[in-house]
Amino acid sequence: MLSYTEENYLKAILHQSESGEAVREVGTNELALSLQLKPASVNHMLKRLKEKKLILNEKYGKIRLTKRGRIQAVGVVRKHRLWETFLFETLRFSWDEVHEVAEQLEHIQSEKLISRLDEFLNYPRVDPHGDPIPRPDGKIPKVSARHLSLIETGQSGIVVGVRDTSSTFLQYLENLSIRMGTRIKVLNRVDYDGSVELRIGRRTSVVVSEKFASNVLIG
Amino acid sequence: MLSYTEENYLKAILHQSESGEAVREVGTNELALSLQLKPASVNHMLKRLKEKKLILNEKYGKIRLTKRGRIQAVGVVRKHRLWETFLFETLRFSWDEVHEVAEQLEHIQSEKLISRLDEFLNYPRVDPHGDPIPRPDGKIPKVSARHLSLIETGQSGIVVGVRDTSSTFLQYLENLSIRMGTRIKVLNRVDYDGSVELRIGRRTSVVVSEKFASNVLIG
DNA sequence: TTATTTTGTTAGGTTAATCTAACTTTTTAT
DNA sequence: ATAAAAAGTTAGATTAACCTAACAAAATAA
Ligand SMILES: [Mn+2]
Ligand SMILES: [Mn+2]
Ligand SMILES: [Mn+2]
Ligand SMILES: [Mn+2]
Repeated sequence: MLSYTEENYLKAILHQSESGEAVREVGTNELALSLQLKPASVNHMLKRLKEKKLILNEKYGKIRLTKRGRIQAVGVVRKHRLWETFLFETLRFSWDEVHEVAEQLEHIQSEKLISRLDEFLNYPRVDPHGDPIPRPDGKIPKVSARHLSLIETGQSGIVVGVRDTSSTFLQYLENLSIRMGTRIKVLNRVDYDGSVELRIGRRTSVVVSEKFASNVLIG
Repeated sequence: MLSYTEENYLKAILHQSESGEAVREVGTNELALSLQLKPASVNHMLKRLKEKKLILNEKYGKIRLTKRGRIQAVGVVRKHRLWETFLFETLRFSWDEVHEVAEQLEHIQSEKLISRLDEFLNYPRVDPHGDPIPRPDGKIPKVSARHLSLIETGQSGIVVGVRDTSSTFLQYLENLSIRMGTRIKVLNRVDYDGSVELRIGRRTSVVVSEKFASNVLIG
């Protein structure tokens, strides 16, 4: 059985190595940054994870999850996203509140709890941020979606997710009345810096940065 | 903010000191036994709890919760019992499965989570074992109930709780088809050892020990 | 290709929470 | 009133997870 801490490391490795499209290799410093720890601490833990055959890592080399490690990590992500869905759907938490609590709940150890929760929620495919919820067998459903920053001028679509879960971002969305299912049309794009002008629902237009647009998923 | 471990100690002190009717004082060894730890470990932690003004304890003396300590302990019990109710009512866990998982869930830190859970469950007054769920202000509703072992011969009543939450006990209940709300009539009592003959629901009679009977609450 | 920067490792410490073994104080029984 | 038993304490170790500071290797730039 893995400790709370080990689970957090594995999840961080998974997220770093599978963020974006391709499968990247992860380094000690990078991991330390994402876990808000010092490289020395991470280095120490990596040894333990290697001994437990959860990761592959040669001295001065990059980190990869073993099959076993990936299964564990995906399991934590599954729990995290199911709990987020529960908090959002059942307990009516707002979009930007679910993550912090799910960060704790994801470590509860009970197979039955998770399978019953999944059943209770009616086997959701995505969490409140639009991220896919891994199945019990570890398969992660494909969620087809494009970044808002890549939608052509004049086209529109429905918000199906976000790529940033920080509360500043989510609160900004809230202020703009953008949520899951909101229809957005790209009215215009500024070549200079990639800013885009949007119509949100049927409201008047707003301009947002490319950074912002690249964190909104349209499906 | 208290650690997982500190919360478990406070809860154990609360349970030991307020088990049964009167308010008893608790000792180091007793506490060690109930937490499945060694007295030396408990002794060490008691110092920290005292420093944090959560308990009162003089050298070689007994342990009592301070006001602050009791509030914390009751808070943990509230969370434990709300989660047990959730597992039982919402996720259809069985009577004897809820405790173990609630033991973990009780440590999740989020005021909002608990108040929303309470609301979702429609403000239950008792948990699946018939134990009262403390209110947010720390008040514990009185649940009027008598031990089955004290019911007079010929009388009957409804099961409203249990005093033992071990899984051997709860599984025995399950086997006897005794659950919350079951009607039980005391048909006969053996003077020699306090064993009682019961009719459970409208089924034929069974004989149970006094020990067993003293752990079933009739209201 | 050498110097600089970035990345990763090692050594040595700290804190929380546990343990065993030895000791002291208090309580209970004779 | 003493001896034995029970209850509680202390000392010293261990383990997981973190830290800082110093160092070594690898990657990058001049
Ligand atoms: Mn976490
Ligand atoms: Mn999410
Ligand atoms: Mn617990
Ligand atoms: Mn209970």
